[in-house]
Amino acid sequence: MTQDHDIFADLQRRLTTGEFDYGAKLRAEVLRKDYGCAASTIRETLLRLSALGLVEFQEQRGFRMPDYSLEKQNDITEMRIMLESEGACRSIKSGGVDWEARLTAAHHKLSHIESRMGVMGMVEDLPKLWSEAELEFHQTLISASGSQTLVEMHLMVYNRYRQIKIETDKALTDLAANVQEHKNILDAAVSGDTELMRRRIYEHFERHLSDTSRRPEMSLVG
Amino acid sequence: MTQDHDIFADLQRRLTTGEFDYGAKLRAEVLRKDYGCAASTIRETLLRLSALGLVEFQEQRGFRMPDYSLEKQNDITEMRIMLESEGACRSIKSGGVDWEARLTAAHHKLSHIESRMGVMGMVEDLPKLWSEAELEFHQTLISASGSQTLVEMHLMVYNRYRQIKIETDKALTDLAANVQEHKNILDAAVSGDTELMRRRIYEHFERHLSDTSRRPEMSLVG
DNA sequence: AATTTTTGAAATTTCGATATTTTATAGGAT
DNA sequence: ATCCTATAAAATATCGAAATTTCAAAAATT
Repeated sequence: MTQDHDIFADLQRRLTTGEFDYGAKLRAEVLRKDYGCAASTIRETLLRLSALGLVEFQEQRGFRMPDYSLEKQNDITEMRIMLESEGACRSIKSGGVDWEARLTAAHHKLSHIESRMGVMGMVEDLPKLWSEAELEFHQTLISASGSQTLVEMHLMVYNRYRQIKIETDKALTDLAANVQEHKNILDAAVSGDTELMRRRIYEHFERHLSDTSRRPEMSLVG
Repeated sequence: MTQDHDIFADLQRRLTTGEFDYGAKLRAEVLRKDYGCAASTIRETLLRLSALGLVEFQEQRGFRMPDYSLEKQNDITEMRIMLESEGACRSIKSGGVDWEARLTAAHHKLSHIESRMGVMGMVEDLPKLWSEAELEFHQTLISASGSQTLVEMHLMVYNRYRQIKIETDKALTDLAANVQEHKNILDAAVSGDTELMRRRIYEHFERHLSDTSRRPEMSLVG
């Protein structure tokens, strides 16, 4: 495994767990000390992370952690609603039993971790496990959409969402609601009702939208 | 201006004008000779282009021009329809006269170039001018959507669309239809009718979808 | 004959140093 | 005092070479 691979993974984690302040400069010369490598190796990693939107790159003025704003949070949340609704509805239409089975499995894993979190809190490597399982659930949701591009765009938006919702995620508020919402989404998938699915996805994100934000009402795939 | 900046722009052009075969390997060591720079400078540029999806990067196995497939073309086209419809409808809702004016201006430029193309063919720097004007028109269309993320995603998809539709674009077939479609989109914008806008955008792309492809029917913003 | 292992060339990644550009500060002019 | 200019320090971009990994062809094994 390449050095860059590990650094990439670790920096991605740090960028989505609040280790850097919003807007903070990310200097290759500084970060290299954390990994014992050359500054140009870090530079390359940062360039790759900026492809995901986790790092902002500007010519001749280096790299930064993106800054936070409420508008941005709304924007990213709306985009997630749009992409996941679209992807989930397409999946319902063409996914079949295989997709339902995979989604059920992903939900089972996630659900198991979420209930342990309820009991034990954010101890050990639960945050990491939860993080992986939550991503997998949402990715599985749209995985039968038949659109590679949609899946890619979703991953980018998902990462940005994680990055901008760091604070709220750390607090364990809404855990119970969250668990129920994931269950509701799974149920909608099994029911095959696309309109229900859209509602359930909207409800999952609703509380992260401020009220100036628009609500997506209709579907793209009928 | 940095060296990388120019190389970036030039390689972007080459990647969207058919200079490389689909799936062709892009070797830094080879490309560096075209620009008289070090291989690592090219590497950096390719990394940045892969952020746009114009280059595929795989760890330890370098860079490639993406391959072509009909499914991919459909996928990318559908995604453009989705993002542009959504963006244009949001723009209608919150753009106002200012947006309409900017769109009219962008259309005027594009229209002027398109009619010159009809007369003179793809001579001089007409392809470059058309390319710029067409992008600007479509970007203006969604520019009042209020969503930075949507605009960014759209740019990525737009670039990929250009890359995968190289052949058809070179041929000047459908020029007349294209001109009319842009006009129709402008009219829909001015009319303020979001459903009309969706239809017009769909019609603009319809002929680039094979019939296995799904048609987006409903709107996300009411 | 088919499969696995070795091996060397080619390609990719990493490095540390140098060149260029930006940013901050101080000095000088209006 | 405000604005412009020069200069030094810091940060970024570029380089070419060295280290590592992949790829494919030849050799060895089953």
